[in-house]
Amino acid sequence: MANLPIVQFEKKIIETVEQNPVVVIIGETGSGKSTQLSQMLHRKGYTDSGIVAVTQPRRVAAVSVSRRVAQELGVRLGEEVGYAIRFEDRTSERTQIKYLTDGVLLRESLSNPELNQYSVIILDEAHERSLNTDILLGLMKRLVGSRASNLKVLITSATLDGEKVSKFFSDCPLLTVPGKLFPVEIFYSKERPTSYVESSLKTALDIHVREPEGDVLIFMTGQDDIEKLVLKLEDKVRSLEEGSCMDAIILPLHGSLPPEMQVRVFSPPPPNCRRFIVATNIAETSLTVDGVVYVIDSGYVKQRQYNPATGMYSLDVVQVSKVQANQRAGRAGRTRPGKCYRLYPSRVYNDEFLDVTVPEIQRSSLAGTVLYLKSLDLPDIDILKFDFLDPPSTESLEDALKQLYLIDAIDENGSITSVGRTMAELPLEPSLSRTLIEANEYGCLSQALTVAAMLSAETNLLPNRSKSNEKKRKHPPLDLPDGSGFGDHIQLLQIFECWDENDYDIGWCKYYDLQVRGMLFVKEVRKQLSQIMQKIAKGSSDVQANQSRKGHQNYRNLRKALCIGYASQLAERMRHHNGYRTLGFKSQLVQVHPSSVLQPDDDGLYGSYVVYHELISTSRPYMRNVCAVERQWVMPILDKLEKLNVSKLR
DNA sequence: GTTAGGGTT
Repeated sequence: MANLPIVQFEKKIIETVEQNPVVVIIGETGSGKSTQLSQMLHRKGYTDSGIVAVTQPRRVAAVSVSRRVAQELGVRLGEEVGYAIRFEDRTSERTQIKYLTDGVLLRESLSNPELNQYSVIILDEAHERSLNTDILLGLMKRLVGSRASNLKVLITSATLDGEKVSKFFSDCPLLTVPGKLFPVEIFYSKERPTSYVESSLKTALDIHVREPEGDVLIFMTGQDDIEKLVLKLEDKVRSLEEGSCMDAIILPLHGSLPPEMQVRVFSPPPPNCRRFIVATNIAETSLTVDGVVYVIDSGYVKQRQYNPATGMYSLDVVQVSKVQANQRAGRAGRTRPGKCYRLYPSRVYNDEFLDVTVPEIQRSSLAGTVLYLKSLDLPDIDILKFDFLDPPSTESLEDALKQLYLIDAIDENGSITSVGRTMAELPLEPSLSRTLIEANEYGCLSQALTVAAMLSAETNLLPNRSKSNEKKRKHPPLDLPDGSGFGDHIQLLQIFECWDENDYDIGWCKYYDLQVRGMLFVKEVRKQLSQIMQKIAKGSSDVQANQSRKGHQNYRNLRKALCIGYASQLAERMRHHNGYRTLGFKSQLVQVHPSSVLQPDDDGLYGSYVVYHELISTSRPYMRNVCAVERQWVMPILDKLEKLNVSKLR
């Protein structure tokens, strides 16, 4: 701890904090900011009048950093030093330093807008610009001016955007703390390669043959490319190995890899052996691999974007930002001087790369965010003028307002309704929280809880359909429930009910190729949602997962509740074919996703109306996760849509 | 007739 660079700056940092309500700290990698800032403030006595909070964008970081600080202070985790993440609060009356995810802090500010228990709030890793951090930045700006008791705010960021954050907080002071990285030599390509898989392959082999020992970390965009490159590398390395150079181990690393495969990168290689780790941006911030000396950066990353004009998401391969490229390069300098090979010219880095990653708030649907802000009841708030560091477009905010209006969360004047207030208490997308409230009225809350929980984990449930996995299957695809023809929401419900019938057996999940991690997560979400709904519905007891199964049923009430909740995600079938058009504000032609279990009728046609969970544009525009609904439920929504006047919703 | 970057309440 004593040799962390930040320790020398303690006096300066404390002085600056004493004299200013907000301070921006540029803390480079390895500066020790995450563990030391809170302790400095504690030493100065800031924990006498309240708690020092440190937010993190990720759960694992909140846990691991707090553990470290507890250790350094020689206290038991959960007492003077603790953490709070979803499903787990390890703090006590005695807690003085609290690490928490930014999402948890947002939840807390819902019930206590002044956050009075905190004397200091440190927003760590603000340069990552997560949706939640961006909301917090806006809230902090209001709070430092308005809170009765004294509040200090510290924001840690990266070199390239520190100025901007400082400017946002009325030109507050900006301190730079050096990191503890070894120098990393950067090599640029002469031009962009036609294939970055091939180019990575060539660069990796060059390193293997010419450079001294040290692991190689290669940044690719996704699972597909990773698997391709791993195969090619294995092939080439095998043909090299006839004594000419050291051994090699090649490891893929991405988010959909089972945890036991992910942790393989943490075990050190045998002697005289080089590891090649072929990774997504998971290795940029979430996982740190020791022993890396060489980095190969493709310069690309996959990013999910939302288009408010169409309501459609797409997953695009885009160029990384300068901050990301530097973060990637820095991964080579953790243990000794390293080298970074950028598969693009310096001109591209300088002229084409953005300084900072486009913040998530400008790439997401904002219905949840806007509902959250409305529910805070901030005085004289105009959502369209909320002071964001990087404001989302008016179009995106209006899209959110329209969605909220259609599901009764705000009235025609844009004021939050009592339904909207209840919705904001649920940790769900607005469409699903609206569904729960309606389901409670119709006596099918238990089913809706399951559907909402399943959809909260959806991408982590079903197995990965990559080609290599296809071959690994021990048995042919098994018969999971089929949604009784009504579609994917009903299927998700039925799957969970089966699991419940099998006493939540892990073996059952494995047998059906369902991701165990995902299913356990669903169970926890469902429990949390049940508790909140029981509080809201004052003793409603219809929350048992096994309550509803009574032979054949048509799930009518549940589908009706879904129709109300997804009022802004409705589609009508075209008269003569099986395509649909969305009934939102701008009509889109879309198809039911081929993976859907929705079944056509005897004439081979789908039902006239469906609601969908999301629109995703891949090879074509698709509706993912659809549920058949009835015309008579749709009509009132269409009436409401006609009366809609966006300009009044502001 | 098909998608999977990373997070979070």
